[in-house]
Amino acid sequence: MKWYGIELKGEIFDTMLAHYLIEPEGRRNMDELSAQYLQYEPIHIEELIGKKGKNQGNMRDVEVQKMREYSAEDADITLQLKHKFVPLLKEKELEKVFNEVENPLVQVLTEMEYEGVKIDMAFLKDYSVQLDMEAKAAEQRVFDCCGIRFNLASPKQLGEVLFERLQLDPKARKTKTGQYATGEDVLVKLANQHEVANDILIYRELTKLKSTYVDALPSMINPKTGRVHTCYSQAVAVTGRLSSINPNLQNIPIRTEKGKEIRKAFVPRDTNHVLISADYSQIELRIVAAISGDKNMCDAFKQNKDIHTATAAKVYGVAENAVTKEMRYKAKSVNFGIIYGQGAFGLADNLSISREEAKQIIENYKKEFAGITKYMNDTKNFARENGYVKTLMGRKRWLRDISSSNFTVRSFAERNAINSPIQGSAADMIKLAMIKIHVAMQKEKLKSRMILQVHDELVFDVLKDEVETLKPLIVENMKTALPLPNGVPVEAEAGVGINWLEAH
DNA sequence: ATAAGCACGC
DNA sequence: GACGTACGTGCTTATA
Repeated sequence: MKWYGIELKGEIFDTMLAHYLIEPEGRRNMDELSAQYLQYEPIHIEELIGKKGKNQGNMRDVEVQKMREYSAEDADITLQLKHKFVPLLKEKELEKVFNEVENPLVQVLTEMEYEGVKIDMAFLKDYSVQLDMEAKAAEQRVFDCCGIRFNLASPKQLGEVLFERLQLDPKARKTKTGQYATGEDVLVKLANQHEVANDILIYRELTKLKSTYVDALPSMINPKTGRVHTCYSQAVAVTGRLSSINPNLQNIPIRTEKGKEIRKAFVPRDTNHVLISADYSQIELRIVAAISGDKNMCDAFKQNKDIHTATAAKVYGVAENAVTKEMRYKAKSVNFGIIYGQGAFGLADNLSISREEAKQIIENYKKEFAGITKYMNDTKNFARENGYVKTLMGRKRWLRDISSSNFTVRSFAERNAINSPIQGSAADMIKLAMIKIHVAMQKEKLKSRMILQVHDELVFDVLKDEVETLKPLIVENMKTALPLPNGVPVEAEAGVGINWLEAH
């Protein structure tokens, strides 16, 4: 666990983590941290170990080992920092989340990173060739259409071709730097009018897949283990989620057909193993229901209803069997917007409906789900009075802008106030589940391993003989890791397959 | 090196 | 009346 995660008296006390919980908006590196709390001269350990430049491999045990070479002095600093942080964690009421969630999770993550995941390199190499051909074809069609060759990967050049040479939109939107905007939303609108936009979108999708995933992943395979070893950060995302880098395995494509192919390259270690993927169902909305206590939403979950259909029925005032696809789709978007604190304008834009219709939908929603509105107001008031909001496990997010006189700045803080307890409590829950599952797997002496976490999903590399034991163990622990208030049930499902796509 | 624009996930 | 959906990582281009 990085260099500062040195074992002390049989436990791991991560000083960075402790500091992060205390001041999540004041992230620092260890040099500054020790200097600040201990009034030491910063020791610039990263230069000492030559961590500048590419950080290949990324296995915590390798890092820890490198660190141990310098550990006499460092351990002393870490121990002193521990003495500084223990009373601070108590004073700020963060002992629970630190002792029950973050600290025990360190070991789980260390083993997941060490374990890594097997990648089917041959599959990706073949796929790379295919994507390259298709991308080149799309690129050629764009050039033919525009009557000029240019660098299609350059948004600047593309904007000039589309809006100056071809004059596709006289009132084309510009970015804050004065370039023409050529993002997906712009191109989709343009696609009705000119087929070139479609080919650009195809080109963008294919080159994204190729450069970020299909070509990158094989190059990240550790030569010693033959697997990729991501690095999870516990002290980066302000809400308490994990983040993943080198490679980021939390943003592997799934939405499009060509994208989800990439998941076929994530495979078990050998033919005696399979992958199990287990994920929470609608976890963030369940948490909204539970912490707001809204009667209608809690009831919908208790009765195991499809939440978007139930929402649509309430908002449109019809029976659930009279809910159309259109109505469900709009209700789904409203639910999504609730989680992020979206207003009527955003909803209208998102659904391409009139602001009048959006306003009506939101009014109905507020009436039918009065508890949600109350939660939002209560949360904003709590944040204004206390300067922070907190999750079910007591994780805090400080919101220094919550009383800003600047509308934009304050609104942003208010959306954070609403969203953070939801996203953060979901993070608490899956982290607790990971710890419980890890402990149970150790106790049963299972040979299978937890290998990935993607916010509401866990992936395991599983010995075939252990599938029947492990599957219920995973699901049961996920469901019970953090019981929700107001009797809102938690649901989790698991799938088995010979690759990640099949298991999911 | 760093910023901008874009696109992938939940 | 403003603003205009939360949290991340990483690619390529363009500029310094």
